[in-house]
Amino acid sequence: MPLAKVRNQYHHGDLESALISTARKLTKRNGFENLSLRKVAEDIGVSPSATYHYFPDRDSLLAAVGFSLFDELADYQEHQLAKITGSTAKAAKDRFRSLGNSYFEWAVKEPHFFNLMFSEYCLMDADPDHKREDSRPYMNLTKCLDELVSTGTLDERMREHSELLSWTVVHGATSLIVSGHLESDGYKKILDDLEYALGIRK
Amino acid sequence: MPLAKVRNQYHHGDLESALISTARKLTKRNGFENLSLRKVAEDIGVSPSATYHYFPDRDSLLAAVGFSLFDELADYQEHQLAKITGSTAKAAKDRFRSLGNSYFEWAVKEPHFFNLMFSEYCLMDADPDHKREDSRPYMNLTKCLDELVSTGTLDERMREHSELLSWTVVHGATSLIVSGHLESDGYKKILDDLEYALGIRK
DNA sequence: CCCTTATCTGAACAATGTATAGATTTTAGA
DNA sequence: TCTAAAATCTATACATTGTTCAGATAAGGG
Repeated sequence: MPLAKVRNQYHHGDLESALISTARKLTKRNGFENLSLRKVAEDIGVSPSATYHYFPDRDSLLAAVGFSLFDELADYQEHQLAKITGSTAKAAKDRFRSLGNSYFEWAVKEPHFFNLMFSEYCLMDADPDHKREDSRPYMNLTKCLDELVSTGTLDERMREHSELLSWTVVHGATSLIVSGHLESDGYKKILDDLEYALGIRK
Repeated sequence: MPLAKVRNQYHHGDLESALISTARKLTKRNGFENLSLRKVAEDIGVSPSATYHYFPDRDSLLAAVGFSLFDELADYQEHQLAKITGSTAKAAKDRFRSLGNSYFEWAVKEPHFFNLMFSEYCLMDADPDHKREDSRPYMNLTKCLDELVSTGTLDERMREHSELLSWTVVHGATSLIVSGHLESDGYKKILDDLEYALGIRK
């Protein structure tokens, strides 16, 4: 059984994944607003209309690319988190900070990806397979907050208030900075402010 | 002196403001991503190329529309704020809540406007005339926080942490809800969480 | 009244998403 | 293995878009 069929004169062999990976490449470079179906097809060496056998339109190709990016973000976050070991209060605090930082860093590194993920193309409720609470980035947050509580760093009564708050602060600040509506150097202070308000003292 | 010149066969009379208001109308209806220069011109009854005498391209027309919207948002906020009078602690608390609510309500009422305002077309730092700190919505926030402090509702030490925090929470939550990435009924809880974390008790 | 300047039109161009008909290859059944 | 059906891809076409540019039309100043 051939893992990847060879490119024939006529049949590509694995056009669907080629479409996604090429769309990913061009989105990374030029942003999803400027992604051209024809350029994707041309880059692969296939006619424009060939794409319509795998995606009904440009939007659903962008959706396929976008939804796959949540795992890339989570991978980056977990790679950063793994650098901090131990179950002390300090380790839990460091992980919380790392989580907020990695979200921001990844978005700054891949602004076009970040924009696509939170665009109209990647609506969670449109696809029941994707729910925010079940997404790995959000699960990383809840786990991190639980660790803060169990190490006595975060007040138990604050726990229920901290989840959506942290999520919206980190996402809101990141989003504003990536889009150019907030100075980039303000991010550290915002994380400081958040920890201060949550009662996580240094 | 004629306030508004009458439309001639050939010369429109006040094409620049007609362009802005028509672009505003179509953006409100279809979103800025779908704003067509040609449709704007057609709606006014002018040729497509006429627009290029007032705006070098589609982007700068969108920018003109977008920047004007910050005042509309502020107008709405201040209209809501004006309903709450007095300088008691309760009044200050109510105004803070009203400020967060009005931001959200306006965005939900005009999602396409909200998206345009925080798009790449309306970058504050691109135009030195527009700075976030000087924008009326942000000034409403700082004033409101100062009132909370002066009525003893917000701890003085928390004041410096509350500004960017409130801003990013309210904007982040609003942005996520408007774009469909967060359930709409989560907003009230987020404001509750914010007040709790800031130490503003009921 | 003429001539300069501002304003607008008409036609054109390249790029885009997408639909449809038909060509080519693969695959399954006899 | 042969053949018919299904899967896959191409060619062509169409409407729409932003934008450019040469030229037409009107307004205003001397």
